Amino acid sequence: MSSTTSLLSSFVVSDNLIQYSSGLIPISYTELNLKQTLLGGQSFRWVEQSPNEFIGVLKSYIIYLQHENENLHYTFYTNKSCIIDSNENDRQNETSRIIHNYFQLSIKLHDLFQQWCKSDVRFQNGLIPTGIRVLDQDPLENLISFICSSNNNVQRITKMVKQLCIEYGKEIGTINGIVYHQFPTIDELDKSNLETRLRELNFGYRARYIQQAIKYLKYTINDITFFDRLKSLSVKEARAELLKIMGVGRKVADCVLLMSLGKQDVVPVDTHIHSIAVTHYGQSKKLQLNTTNYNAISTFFEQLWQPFAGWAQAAAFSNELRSITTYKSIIQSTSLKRSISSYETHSQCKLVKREKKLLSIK
DNA sequence: CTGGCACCTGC
DNA sequence: CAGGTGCCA
Repeated sequence: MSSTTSLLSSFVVSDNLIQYSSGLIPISYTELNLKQTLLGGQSFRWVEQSPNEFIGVLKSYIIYLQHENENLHYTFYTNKSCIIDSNENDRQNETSRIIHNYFQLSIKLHDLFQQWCKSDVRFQNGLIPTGIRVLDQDPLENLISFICSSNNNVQRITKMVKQLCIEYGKEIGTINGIVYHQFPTIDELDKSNLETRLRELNFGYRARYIQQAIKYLKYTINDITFFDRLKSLSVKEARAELLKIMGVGRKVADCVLLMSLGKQDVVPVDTHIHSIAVTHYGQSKKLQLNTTNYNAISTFFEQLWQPFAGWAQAAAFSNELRSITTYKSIIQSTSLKRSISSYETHSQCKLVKREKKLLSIK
């Protein structure tokens, strides 16, 4: 009936795979922008099939997502061996819950924007709801992925995470000739030659971080409820625990707190947010992003955007990216001009000029 | 507690 | 130089 069904039936699925369940959730494009949310650098496991169509892996499921006519269609596939006897109704409840939790759909972006507008003029004028949401991800996958992220780019991080899954994760099945794997568990990663192998796979110096992190989690922490315990701690306490892990500094710790431990008000400060703070919010320009500087910027944004400051950061971040690259029309829109005039600074004028120059070249 | 530097790769 | 971290003066 729907185009989802016809598209899915054209998928070539391996014998060991079954369509587990599917469903639909009405949601507007301003509440959910799949591309910005899934490919924006939060998760590294989604592939865009075509506009508004994505395939990725969550737990033991390969998931196909399609957002059309303000409906999010989802279809779960899984390996036959993973099936526990459950009726169709249970499956629908389970898969619906997974999607709701992953996208945190009980949180309404619209309401958050209303709140941010009260304290931040940039949201009042320039930053519009773009449907970018903070995902609630698996903590181990999130942690390892962001250990990989240091001094690195999204493309390469994606490649590394993929290699990790292929090398160590359980195979789920094949769709259209592409093999999908689960993200490996701590036990699956606990190999004596992990670092050596990861170096062969060009992980660089992060190979040692990952090996040490896994060893630490398995033998020092030795507690499968570790991440759940962190969720119940305060941000400060949970962060302190994360910082004990090799390869985890303040930035990675904050990413994990925000993206997989439910700390919605944490603002990870990377080089981009740093530059946004300097150009748009008049934060002092120190070249290095040292501890003191990190704290100042993070605290500034957490107070400006609370609660759910982490979500505002994601929105602000995506807006910064597209203002430079894709959405030319935004530059010309009167709303952005107004927002610029309300934050008129010398450095910002230079940025705008640079943007215009870039656009005129294209 | 702070600044400075090496660290792996790849585009 | 890329969405950092560890380590050492």
